Amino acid sequence: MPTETRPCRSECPIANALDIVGDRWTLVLMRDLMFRNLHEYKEFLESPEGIATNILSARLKSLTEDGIIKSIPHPTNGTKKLYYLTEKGKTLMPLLIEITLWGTEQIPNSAAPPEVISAMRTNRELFSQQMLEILNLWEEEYLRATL
Amino acid sequence: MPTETRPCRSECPIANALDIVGDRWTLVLMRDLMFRNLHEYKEFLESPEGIATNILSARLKSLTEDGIIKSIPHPTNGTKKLYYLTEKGKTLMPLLIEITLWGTEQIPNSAAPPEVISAMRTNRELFSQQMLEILNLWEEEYLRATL
DNA sequence: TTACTTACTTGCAAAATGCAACTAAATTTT
DNA sequence: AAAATTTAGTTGCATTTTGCAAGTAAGTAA
Repeated sequence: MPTETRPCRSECPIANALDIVGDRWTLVLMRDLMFRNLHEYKEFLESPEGIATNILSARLKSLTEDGIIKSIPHPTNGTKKLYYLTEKGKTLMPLLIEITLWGTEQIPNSAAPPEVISAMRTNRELFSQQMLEILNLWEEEYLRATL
Repeated sequence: MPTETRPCRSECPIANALDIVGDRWTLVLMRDLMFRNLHEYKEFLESPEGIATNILSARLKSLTEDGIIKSIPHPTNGTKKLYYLTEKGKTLMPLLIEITLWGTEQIPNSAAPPEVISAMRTNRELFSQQMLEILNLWEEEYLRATL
């Protein structure tokens, strides 16, 4: 997982990608940001997987350093921060879709909204575009609601 | 990553998938099996990322337990084993394609054969099908060559 | 002013990783 | 047939990462 200075294991795009997202928690956070409209530290903590506070803190930090997410101060509550995907972070959408489909199809106890899975499977590219549009709407709504 | 008894963090397909492939090494091994036609312990060791022997051994074991790969005795050399993807393992192809494209597009020093990347990007589904066919040819060739 | 919430950090035990050395079985060389 | 080599691991050990509980500092609410 993400360390201070990344040694660069090879020029392989897969190995390089895994140095950013290759651990058990990073893509779970991406899921919360992409599909669950979560933006606050506490919300991530409350996700069913139960990430520990130190791991969450470390991941938010390294993902910020890698340009995948960014944080802004909460507009009305100075104790809070709001975390958002950057444009670079949003480019992970197709990867999240693939891993969701793989988990759903290959791991027995996996459960996800059938209509979402169905839409993903029918047309990944279309689903990705639509989800990114929804993401933009969510961002505006969330900020408006929190003002 | 893969532990003896997996506690099941949630029903989320993403979290479940990450309990199998969510570490820095598993998908590097998948790359060697899917795109580089490697089948032997020693060949994996020689990949440029430099996996340690104990990690390789542990991953081969847990991937076998998870039904992603299988091993057969080498047909002419009793000291060797040959590792192959199972049908379940081959279903990871679309995920490998996505992560390859993401790494190539988003991580500066990543390098991969441009014609491969181009073919992937043009039509992921077609590339996947063709790659799986090549995989079948490779399997036959490899076995024939080693006899 | 006191209590509470939020976003962390710290301490510590357990697990995973990385490296080097070792081993057991099969194969090749002499 | 004995010795050396190759292969696929295992073991030991230091370092790093994870996971849990507790603590903290700043801002907010009562």
